[in-house]
Amino acid sequence: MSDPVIRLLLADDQALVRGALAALLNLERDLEVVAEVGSGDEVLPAVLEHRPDVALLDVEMPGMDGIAATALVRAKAPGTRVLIVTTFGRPGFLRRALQAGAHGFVVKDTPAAELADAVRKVHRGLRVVDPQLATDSLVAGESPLTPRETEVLRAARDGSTVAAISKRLFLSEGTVRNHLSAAIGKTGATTRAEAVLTAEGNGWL
Amino acid sequence: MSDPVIRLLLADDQALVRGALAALLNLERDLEVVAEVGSGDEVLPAVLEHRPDVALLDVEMPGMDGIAATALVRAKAPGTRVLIVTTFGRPGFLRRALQAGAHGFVVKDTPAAELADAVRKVHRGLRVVDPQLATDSLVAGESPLTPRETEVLRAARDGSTVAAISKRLFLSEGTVRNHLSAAIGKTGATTRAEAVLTAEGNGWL
DNA sequence: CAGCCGCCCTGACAGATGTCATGGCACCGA
DNA sequence: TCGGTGCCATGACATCTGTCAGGGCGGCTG
Repeated sequence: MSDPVIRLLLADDQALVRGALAALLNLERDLEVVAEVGSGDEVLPAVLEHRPDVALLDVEMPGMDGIAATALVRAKAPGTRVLIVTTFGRPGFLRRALQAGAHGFVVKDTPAAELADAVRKVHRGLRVVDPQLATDSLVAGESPLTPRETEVLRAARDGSTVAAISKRLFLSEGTVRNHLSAAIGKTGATTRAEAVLTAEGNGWL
Repeated sequence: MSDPVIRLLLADDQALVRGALAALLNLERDLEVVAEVGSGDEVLPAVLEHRPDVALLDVEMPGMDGIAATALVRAKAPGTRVLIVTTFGRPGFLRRALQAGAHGFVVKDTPAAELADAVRKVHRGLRVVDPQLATDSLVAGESPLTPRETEVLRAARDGSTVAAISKRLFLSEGTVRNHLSAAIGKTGATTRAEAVLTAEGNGWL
């Protein structure tokens, strides 16, 4: 054993939740929160400065999201392991997080008592993944949408019209409609709005 | 002073957040979490059993939402004060929470250190309201949508077609279209989907 | 009570949306 | 090299959507 205390970094945009998690984890003898940040962009600088053993990252954050931050941490600070702690158990998030090099993935529905254990396991080099979510991820699979389709569907999220989307992406209206139609078909939806919802639910956007 | 210790109930659907908040609040000498629940429906029974001084309720919960739970607690257990602790600073939420009899309203962006103070203030009978949110609430104002319009717009949230909505609500398609059109106009939107987004953002649904 | 106002309901019509058939282009294996 | 495959792009056409004008009903006020 190198150091008896596991040093942690916490990243979550909600200050209250962040502070509460810090309080929870600091209760444990062998855990110590050494840094807290509120946006994805601050993660890497803080990691480089404090060199924590484990970084707990939320996925939804202002600036860079937790997945991108994970990849960056893995590349620039390989000594720090990453545990994703997120609100939404979107299947796609899990897959992308693992691909980005995350060591663990925990949703905020899990009992508070298990978090410390998850941290310890990740620190020991084990993978921690919510089992329910793992099966969902297999079921949902990778995104069936092509790059263009995702782009167009993402542009349709705010309820824009075809005309607006086509201008924003420099495409013909017919093309936009076609991509949307394809996305609707692949998501098993009937409407653009429905397609957006299921795609978001699967973490495909 | 009656009792030196303020007894608390925590209601939040995310177990991890709930447990973390409990840890945070239990650090304070004069605060004690005596009950935790994970859904709106469990709030009233737990309040009646434990008779906490202050109940901290989330708005987004399975079953009954935090606003409805607030009204119920105020009616059936007037000795318990209610502090809403929520993720989303939707202007409409604040207004509705206060109308339901909540004593305080805190968003999860606020620093963790302030939560304990908010609890103490609420316990002393003071109102605690996020100032930023209060002004937003005044700007956004009450929902301009009529009951029928809200109902139809709510039914359109999942991306249903007019035909589906009309069947679900036993209305003519023309009527549904008309209500949607009115909602679109009142929200300043151009599309049904856009109207849904802004209405949700203001807490009108 | 008459008039007015707001809400609800409905059908008709122009414009936006989703589907389909078609073609160009790059990449890959035979 | 050539056929096959997948992605992107586009226009035409049927369908759906949003707007508008209109009528019925209940409550409020002068």
